[in-house]
Amino acid sequence: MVRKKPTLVSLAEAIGVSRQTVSNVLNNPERVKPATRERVLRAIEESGYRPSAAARQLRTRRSMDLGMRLRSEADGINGAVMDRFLHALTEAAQEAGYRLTLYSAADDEEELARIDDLLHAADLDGFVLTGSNAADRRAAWLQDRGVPFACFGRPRGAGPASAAADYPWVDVDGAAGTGAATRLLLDSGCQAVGFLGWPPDNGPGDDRRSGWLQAMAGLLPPAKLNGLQAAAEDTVPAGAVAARLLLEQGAEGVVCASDSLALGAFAYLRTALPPGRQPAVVGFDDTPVAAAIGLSSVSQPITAAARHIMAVLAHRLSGRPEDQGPRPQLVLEPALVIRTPYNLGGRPGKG
Amino acid sequence: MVRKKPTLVSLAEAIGVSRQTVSNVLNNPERVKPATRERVLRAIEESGYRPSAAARQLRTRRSMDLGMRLRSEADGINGAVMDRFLHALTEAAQEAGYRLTLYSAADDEEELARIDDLLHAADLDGFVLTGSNAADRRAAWLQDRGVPFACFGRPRGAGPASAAADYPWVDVDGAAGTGAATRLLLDSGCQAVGFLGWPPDNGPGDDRRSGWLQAMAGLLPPAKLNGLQAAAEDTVPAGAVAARLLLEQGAEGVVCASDSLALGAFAYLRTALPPGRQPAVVGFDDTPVAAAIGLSSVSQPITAAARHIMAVLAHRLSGRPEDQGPRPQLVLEPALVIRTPYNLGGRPGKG
DNA sequence: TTGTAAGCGTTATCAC
DNA sequence: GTGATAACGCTTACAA
Repeated sequence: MVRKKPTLVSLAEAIGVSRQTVSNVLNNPERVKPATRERVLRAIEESGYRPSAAARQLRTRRSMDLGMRLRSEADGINGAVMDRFLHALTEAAQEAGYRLTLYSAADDEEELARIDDLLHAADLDGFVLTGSNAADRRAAWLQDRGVPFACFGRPRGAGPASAAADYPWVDVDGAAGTGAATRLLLDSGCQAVGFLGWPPDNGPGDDRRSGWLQAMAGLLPPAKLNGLQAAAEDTVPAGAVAARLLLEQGAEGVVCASDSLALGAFAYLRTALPPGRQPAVVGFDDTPVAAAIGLSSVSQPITAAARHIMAVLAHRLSGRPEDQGPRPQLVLEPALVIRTPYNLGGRPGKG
Repeated sequence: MVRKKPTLVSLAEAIGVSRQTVSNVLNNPERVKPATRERVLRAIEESGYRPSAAARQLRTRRSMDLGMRLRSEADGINGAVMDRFLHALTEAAQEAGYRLTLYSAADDEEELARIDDLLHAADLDGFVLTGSNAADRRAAWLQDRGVPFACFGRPRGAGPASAAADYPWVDVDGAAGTGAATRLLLDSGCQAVGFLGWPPDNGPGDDRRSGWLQAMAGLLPPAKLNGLQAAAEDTVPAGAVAARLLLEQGAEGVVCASDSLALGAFAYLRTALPPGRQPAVVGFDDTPVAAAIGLSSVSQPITAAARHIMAVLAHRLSGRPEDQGPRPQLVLEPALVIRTPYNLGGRPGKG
């Protein structure tokens, strides 16, 4: 036998207080006498009363609902990163008492239209932006309208854009990751560590390359170093092709901008190197693939990033002074996950 | 200069009609004179008016919001499937005018608590369930309360459970997929095709195994067939180990229950087979990994599944008679994606 | 066909 | 500290 869904009123008259004594217990507990408060709380507990989000939203114009675009990254293999981010964000939002609404859009322009919709129709309280790029109109659009948001990924790009970019964002220090990866290979005996990255003018890609360059600076003559970097589109076969180039240039190890590239490089080197010599390859993003084949990889602190983004957003939404909350701009350090390649059976004739 | 957010009232008096003429235009267009309707629609367009979801929800007790749990499948490599499902569902929901809210839960029990919350507090209209298993309480719980929902995955398990399972679900015919995969290998010259699957009593796993068994039935003596099946936990190394077993039993090709297993089998066979002979392995789920290494794989029609689930749910929510809508229970056929393994550089000494 | 009135459940403002 | 009154923006009878 299920009782009818209780409301503030029905609950109030059931225990003989007025409606906003109950409301106060929920929203301004200190205004209500402890004894009464206790009684009300017990009644709430027993009745299973839940405040109506709709009514609350109508009154307060806040929905306790956050929005995020689900991008259809065709890449897939690296999509795992956004997948983990979404997970972490869902949990963080839930813990903070917010709901998370998903939307999709073909491009940034369409995303703005969707945001506009959600803002006006559903009173979303804020948004999480991902994958911001140089020519990103979204941040400016949201700032103009005073819509709370936070970005996963620091603002990139040249010129005045970065000056205006004083909005909240969290990013991962890709350079530190590739730097550590490079040192790992150097320490393990490689002299010439190459870098296998993406074509230039890609924010995160350039960032990752720079970490390698910095770690190698001074160890090899610039001319040599130059030959040790290759760029390829983010696929496994392209990674294999580029790895061949690097090998020809004398690379003894390869730091990669992604696990896709690393998988290609790894597979190529495995067959190209003399039997018994394991390829020295490090990937980026620590995707399941890397774990699957036992590939060392730079692991982004995705969960921490999501939590921080949520914290920043929640603080903003709370209306408390900006300078008292969590740092609105934060660069997190990645971790290097070191693995030994699985021996998936060994080569024939090698025991 | 941004005008203040228009409401039904402000809009109505701006064009000199009553509030619910406007309301009628939106909800019962046929009740309003074409000329007036036109005028109202234009005003809506110009003012950028959007009905308030909160007010509407408060009045109608419908939120136009659907819920789905984001599972934290630790597997990762196969998580890509749910990722694609979520994408497709987000888009389908959006097209149908619904929003999609995400939640997370540690287990089914906690999920029910979350659903209860969302139901009472936020008036969610329906839910999409995934990964239903034999001892699934969730469907019964929702049915008891008359909450609309649809399941991705058919009800499994023995006994009366299946009899009561007359709720909407969509599933993919895994057996058809492995059957096709088996025939692919048979056609390509293999005589003894083995199956590398998961431990028994796993719904989808058993389904996939049965497809292979059916395709092989009669081609080999039962005793021999029995040796050609192996079970392993869903990881790459476990797949490699099991593949070795199958090879020893004389398997010339391997159909796998997942791409993780297939990747392991592929990697093992690649080194174990004589140079020049490509491993005959087929995976399942057509994940990015399979595409990455050029592995044939069974592709589930995820997008179609999501669309159908959305259609079923939308129909239910529309209140139209059950028997006029899309089929509430549907098994979709997977497709076999045939690939040739990339030659990632060839073996040394082989040109 | 259009307008009038009531109410959905909550919070804010103000008296008591 | 507590209780009445008035919105918030919309839909749905019902009356004109």
